[in-house]
Amino acid sequence: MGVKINMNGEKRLEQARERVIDAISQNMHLYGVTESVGRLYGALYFQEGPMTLDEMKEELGMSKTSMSTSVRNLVDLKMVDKVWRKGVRKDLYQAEYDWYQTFTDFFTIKWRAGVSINVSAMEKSLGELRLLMEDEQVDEHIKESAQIDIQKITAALEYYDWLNRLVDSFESQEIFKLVPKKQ
Amino acid sequence: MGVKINMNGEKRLEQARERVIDAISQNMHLYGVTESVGRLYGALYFQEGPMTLDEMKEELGMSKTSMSTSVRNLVDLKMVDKVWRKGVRKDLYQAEYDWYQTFTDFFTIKWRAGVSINVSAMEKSLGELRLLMEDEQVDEHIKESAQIDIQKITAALEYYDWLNRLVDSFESQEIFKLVPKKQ
DNA sequence: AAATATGTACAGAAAAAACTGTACGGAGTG
DNA sequence: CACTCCGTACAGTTTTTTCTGTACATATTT
Repeated sequence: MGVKINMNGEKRLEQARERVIDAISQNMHLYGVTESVGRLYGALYFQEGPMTLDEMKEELGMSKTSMSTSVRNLVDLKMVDKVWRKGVRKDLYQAEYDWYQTFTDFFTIKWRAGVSINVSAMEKSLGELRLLMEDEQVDEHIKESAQIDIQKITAALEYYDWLNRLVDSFESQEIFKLVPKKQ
Repeated sequence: MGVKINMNGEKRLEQARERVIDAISQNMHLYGVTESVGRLYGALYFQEGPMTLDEMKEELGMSKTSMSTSVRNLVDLKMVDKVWRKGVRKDLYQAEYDWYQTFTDFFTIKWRAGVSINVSAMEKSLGELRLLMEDEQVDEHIKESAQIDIQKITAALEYYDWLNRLVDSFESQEIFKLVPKKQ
């Protein structure tokens, strides 16, 4: 019995998909998303039509609990939508196919969160440092350091303002004026 | 003995810094950088002048080995530079203060890496799928699936081309035309 | 050349994160 | 209402990552 020269078409299709799914999940991993979650997104991306938790579990060979938390993760990132089908009782999930949108949502969510954490901390500290500057009991060379810190924080706040405006340009799609979708 | 009403200026300064450092490291954590590495960056950011590994170790209360790997991490991300001072034998490291630049470098590094992983995987799979389409021995309904995959991958490649051009606009500073540094 | 500093590779320990199975609440069905 | 089905909270296990201490290679000083 000779070796089968022409691999079965189904297997070839499967392999081609698998390679891309691996790359996608590796890529998402760079952005702080678990590899499993990335693979799940990949599976949903190539799936024709939405999937149930049980199908995901089957497809990835993982527990249903994991599928539940992973898919919730993806929904939070707006990379996957919960969809509804008449007569289907189970929850159905479908990949978001528009990667421009996905990109925008992903970074909007991440960056806005980051900005908000930092800005509030910095404003609070900035207030304290200004008070310190006005306090006559505080040592002069401490004030010098505080003054330097104030400048650093002020510069950082300017940067965060910029980042916020950058996110705005993503959300408003203005970014596509500068960098259009098709070359 | 009453409670000390006016906290010592040094301590107040320290606290104001600490809060900001925490926020910075939390923020960096969102981008997949360890919290320790984030704190190290924060320490370097507020430090006046560059630091040695031993000073970092002292400041963060961690092992020198950790400082060595963490700071290398930051250097790779171009968030910290190794600097040289006449007469100083130890390696000196200094935070990059320009956050616009830091942002640009960070995402350029990450995104270019991601794009490259994905594009090569997708091109390879695309080639295989096209071969599969031309193969007469392959079942018709497999071909239908392959055709759909080809479309999905093609769309994804277009997106990656866009992402590459977006990174270009960061590197060339053109992004600042659309979203200027100061409002 | 010997002695002293300095940074990092590496292996093992500690900590954190991911994953699973069970249990349970709530929604839908008969 | 009883029964079934579905998704997820939670505790415990497994896996991965981070951190440390020792050992060593390289560079500098004596």
